[in-house]
Amino acid sequence: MTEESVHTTNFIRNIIDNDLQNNKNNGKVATRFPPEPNGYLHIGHAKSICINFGLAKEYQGTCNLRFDDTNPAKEDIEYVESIQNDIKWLGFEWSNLHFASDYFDKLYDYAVQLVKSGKAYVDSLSADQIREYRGTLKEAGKNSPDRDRSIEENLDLFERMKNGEFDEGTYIVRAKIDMSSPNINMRDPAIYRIKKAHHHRTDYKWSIYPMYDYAHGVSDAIEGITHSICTLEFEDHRPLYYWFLEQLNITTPPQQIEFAKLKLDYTVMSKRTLLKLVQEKYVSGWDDPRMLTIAGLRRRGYTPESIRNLIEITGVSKSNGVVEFGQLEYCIREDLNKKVNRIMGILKPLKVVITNYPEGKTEEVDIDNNPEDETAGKRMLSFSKTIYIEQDDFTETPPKGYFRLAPGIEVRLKQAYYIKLENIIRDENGIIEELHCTYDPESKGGTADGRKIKGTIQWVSEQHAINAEVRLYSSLFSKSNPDAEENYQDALNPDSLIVLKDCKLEASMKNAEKGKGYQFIRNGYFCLDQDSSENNLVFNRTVTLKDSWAKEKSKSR
RNA sequence: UGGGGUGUUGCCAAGUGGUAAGGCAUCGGAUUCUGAUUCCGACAUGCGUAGGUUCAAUCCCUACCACCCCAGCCA
Repeated sequence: MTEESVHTTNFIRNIIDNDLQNNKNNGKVATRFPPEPNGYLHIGHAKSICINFGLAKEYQGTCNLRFDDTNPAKEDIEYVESIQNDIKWLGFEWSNLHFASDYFDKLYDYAVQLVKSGKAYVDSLSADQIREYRGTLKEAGKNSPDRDRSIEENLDLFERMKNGEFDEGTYIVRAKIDMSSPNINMRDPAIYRIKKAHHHRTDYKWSIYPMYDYAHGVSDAIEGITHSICTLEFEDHRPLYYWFLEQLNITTPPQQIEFAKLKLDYTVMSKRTLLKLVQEKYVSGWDDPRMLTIAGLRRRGYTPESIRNLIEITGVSKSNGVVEFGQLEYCIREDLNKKVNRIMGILKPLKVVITNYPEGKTEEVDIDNNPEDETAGKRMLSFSKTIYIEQDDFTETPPKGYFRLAPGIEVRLKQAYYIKLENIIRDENGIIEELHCTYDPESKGGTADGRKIKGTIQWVSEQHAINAEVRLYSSLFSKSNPDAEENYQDALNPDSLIVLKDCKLEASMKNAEKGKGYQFIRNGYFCLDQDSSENNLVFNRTVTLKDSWAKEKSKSR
């Protein structure tokens, strides 16, 4: 059973199934993903990507990548590159790569056609005046004095706008629809504005640029898109989308379908806020592992599969919901659990000397790379007299139900020996420096007579260990709905990044590979960070393991 | 009565005139050399509210309520 075949249905699939049954569009499905190259893609975009590319794949159709680059003031080549990179990383391929700017000539010709047929006019009202004339949500607008300008004059002015004869803001081309429409989008919306900016693809060729509402539908039609899928806020634009295509005599227009954006609690999704986080240095960049950008998630250690799965299991609908962050964590744990090797890693080391173990002796024990994957094989681990264990795996005062190392509680060192506490060594301030333990030589490999040892803990041999820096992340925000705060800074979690400098890892981790995940046994999933170097290994914690003991403890508190 | 949407369990989400899928979370229990994983079991007499139609309504009708979106020469 493949990942794709276990989905539940949703309203878009129902629409397509129905279209196919009626042989609409000759049984073709053609979608597109239309990002504006003005920022990095985030997990919300991933939903749109999965829907559009996913549907095309499911129905043996096509999905184009089309950059909606109609506003040169905001767009940049850096973003067109990162966007392509992220889509590929997510595991999708576009059928064709397009830019709305490739259609500028056609778009202009179509606009001339609208002017010629009296469906558009050149307005000399200022932006402020246009706003006044537009009316309000409850009151109708009124016609611009220029609404009845002659076609000849409109044509002449439009031409001269194109030729760069006028300053920005002096003229604008508007569709002639209905200033009293209850739908504000139909009150003579702008279709071309003067903008004398450098465009990343057309350079300075144009001094006018089409508006989204006009360019988008026409671009869809040019590409033969059958299902134009967008988010809910464009529902009000749908009549306008069809109006343009109708005026241009496009008889089989794409169908616009709107779905609810992905929202996750404890996060922000708006590009505006993400950009602020970057600019105001609350994060290290667009790819900070705490950012829910695709780049950030990738650096954090999330896999494409886990992100695709999140989108699949949370579904597609028209109701505005908020998905719990735990759902995302479930997806990444589920994926990494079956794919990733287990290694010994100690985050907060506590030195343990095994007093009855021979001085200078080293022996090898074997361990499964991944018990969930029989093909993953085994490897050897070095054991010796002095080891590190996790500080959290020892306590002098064990609470009820505790079965880690403590006075009177014997534990198993995973794959090695049973040990029990003999002595606690402290410094002059009474702080624990190290533990003296004894081991049972009969328990090599982790088994001996019939004794029931409940606790098994990870360890690493002092002389064989390597040092590493580990970055522990938690949610960037401490408020479940940061957008509800007046100021997003008020919702920031001061402990979203904790850096541990003296972590001890098993020796094999000096060969850790970037882009690969590891389970540090009992600690969570980690990956090598790009900041890592040979002399300073740096790991990111992708996600913790589920920890029912921690839950138990917090309950009793 | 400005227009457009949405309301199904803590969260996401199918469903449809015939008596509420699934996933996450949660809670039990089993297995376990990761208090992980895995496995079993529990988890909406109820589908925003109130009426109505019907043998039968979450699904149809009416009214109401709540929430989201829209007044960029942004997308």
